[in-house]
Amino acid sequence: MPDLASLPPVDPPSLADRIRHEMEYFTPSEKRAAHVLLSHYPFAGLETVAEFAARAGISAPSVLRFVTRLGFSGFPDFQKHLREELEAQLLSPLAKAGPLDNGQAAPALAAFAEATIANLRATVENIAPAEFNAVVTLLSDQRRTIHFTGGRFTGALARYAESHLRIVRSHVHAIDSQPALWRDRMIEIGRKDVLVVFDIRRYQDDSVLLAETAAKQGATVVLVTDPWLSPIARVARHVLPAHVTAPSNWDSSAGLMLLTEALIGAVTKRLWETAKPRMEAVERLRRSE
Amino acid sequence: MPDLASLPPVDPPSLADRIRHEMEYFTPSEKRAAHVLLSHYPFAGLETVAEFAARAGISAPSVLRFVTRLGFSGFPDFQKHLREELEAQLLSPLAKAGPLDNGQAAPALAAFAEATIANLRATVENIAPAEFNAVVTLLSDQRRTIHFTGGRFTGALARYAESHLRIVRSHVHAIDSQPALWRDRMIEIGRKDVLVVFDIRRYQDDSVLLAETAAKQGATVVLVTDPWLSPIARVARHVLPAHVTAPSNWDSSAGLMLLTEALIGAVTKRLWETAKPRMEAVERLRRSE
DNA sequence: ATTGTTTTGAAATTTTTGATACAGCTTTTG
DNA sequence: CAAAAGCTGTATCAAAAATTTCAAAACAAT
Repeated sequence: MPDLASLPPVDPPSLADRIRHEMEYFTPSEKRAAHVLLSHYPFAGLETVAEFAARAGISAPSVLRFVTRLGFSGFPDFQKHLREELEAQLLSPLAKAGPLDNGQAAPALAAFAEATIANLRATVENIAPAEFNAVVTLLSDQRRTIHFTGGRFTGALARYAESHLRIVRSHVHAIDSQPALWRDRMIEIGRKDVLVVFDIRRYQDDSVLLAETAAKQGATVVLVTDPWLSPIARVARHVLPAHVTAPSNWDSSAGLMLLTEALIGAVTKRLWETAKPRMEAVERLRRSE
Repeated sequence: MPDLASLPPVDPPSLADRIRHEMEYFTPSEKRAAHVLLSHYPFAGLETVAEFAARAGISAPSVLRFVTRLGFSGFPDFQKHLREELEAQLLSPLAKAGPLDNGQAAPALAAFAEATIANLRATVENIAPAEFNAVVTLLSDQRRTIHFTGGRFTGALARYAESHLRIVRSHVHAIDSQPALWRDRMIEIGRKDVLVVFDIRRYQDDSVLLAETAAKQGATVVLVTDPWLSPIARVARHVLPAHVTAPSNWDSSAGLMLLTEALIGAVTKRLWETAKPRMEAVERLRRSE
């Protein structure tokens, strides 16, 4: 298997290129279709057959023959290709935005960083401000008890969040997602509790069960997940999706980390009056150990 | 009155913006639809109702109710709007690749993201490629035993690294940095072992002691730290510094996360021959649970 | 001109798609 | 705790879309 990252960065020939090259072999009707498509590429092709035909001044069957001749099995197939091509084209400029490197950095690391940065941008742009703020408010409510949990991989993020927030305020816990370990804890979770779950694809049954149970008992569930949304979204009051695709066999959690840190930072700021003495006390304890 | 044409080229608020702002008023199902649409904007909306519904994990009628609520007369009307918006955006002088979309995102989150991205760039540029590659090689050596550890906050990163690498290869462990818990472990650590320590400022005495002890016994120490370098650097064979400053009362670990994920990704690629069957086995176990 | 070939569109057909009614369930409210 | 309001999915239906059929028109070659 060739290393994807090492392939030359050549854009695949778009359908438009092919059409231009084959133009000479088209029948007159097909040429009209081709010209209309190329002049509004690719949007003319995203309408219905009838609209496309009308725009080109030809009949629907001629349009169908045109796309068939291009090698598609039917009009929907043709449209699917256009959508995918458009999506790829629209996303790639982002990745190319600012080539990091000057040849210095390790290529694997540079590529990873580029992808991660693109993820962070996409993540920020897809978060609803109200949603983010609502979660900050929730986590800043000192009357509530906060629980963090995650799956096999994301459990580390839960722990990361907990290790910070527990210093800012009290009533903060991390829950291991193994059922055996949370079954007994569960009885005390109720209406005043907030459960923050980290769950990305290969959504973990344990986490889903945990969240569902908590929700059933009246807890407010906050979900931090990927754009495909963990099934927990069903019971979650608030959902914060982060992009996770990376040039690796693993998903990247950097976006989740960003959200976590931004949340913690915002809560710390909001609770600063009470957080400051707490943080100082912790510091004092550390030194006198 | 100013000439309309001379007004600043402000993009009309896209549908995506509106959705982000109205998110809080949506029903749970509508939120799922909204999140899926935003995370693949606008392509998720260009498919059929059924496909969109399946992608969002809701029913077709819920999708219809969603678009109706957005003010469209029906699904085709909605799609038409998406196409037109897309076309306008694509034709306009290439849209914003620059600073993150300000007005939309939660300001705290956007600021945090900007700082994090700057950190990642700075981190990548300050890593010596040879150093990075050497660590990859080290972690890919199946004859060695790998231990991950970290402090109060960075311990989560150690656990994150371990949870991935343990699937790729064997002889991978996480060590809690509390001395009581590693004292006994320490006796088995020797020349063939690799200790990867995460340690950023307020460098933790426990971690320093652990690293020094391991080094004294002949282990190879890899340090992932901040630019001010933990004292562990003196005993470390390899040092990977990451930038950590953020608009928060806390340091950001996103750079450490980037390095961790890049390392794991590179090791996974290098050991792919043996990692693949292991990962498949884990997958199979998960399913049959 | 006449025949054979290719191209084309009107109409019929089939498939897909969007829309609706309704009933079960959850959450909220009094 | 019961009633009301709201939300969501199943089943169904109507509309629209894509596709096929087929005969007429255009064209080319003799």
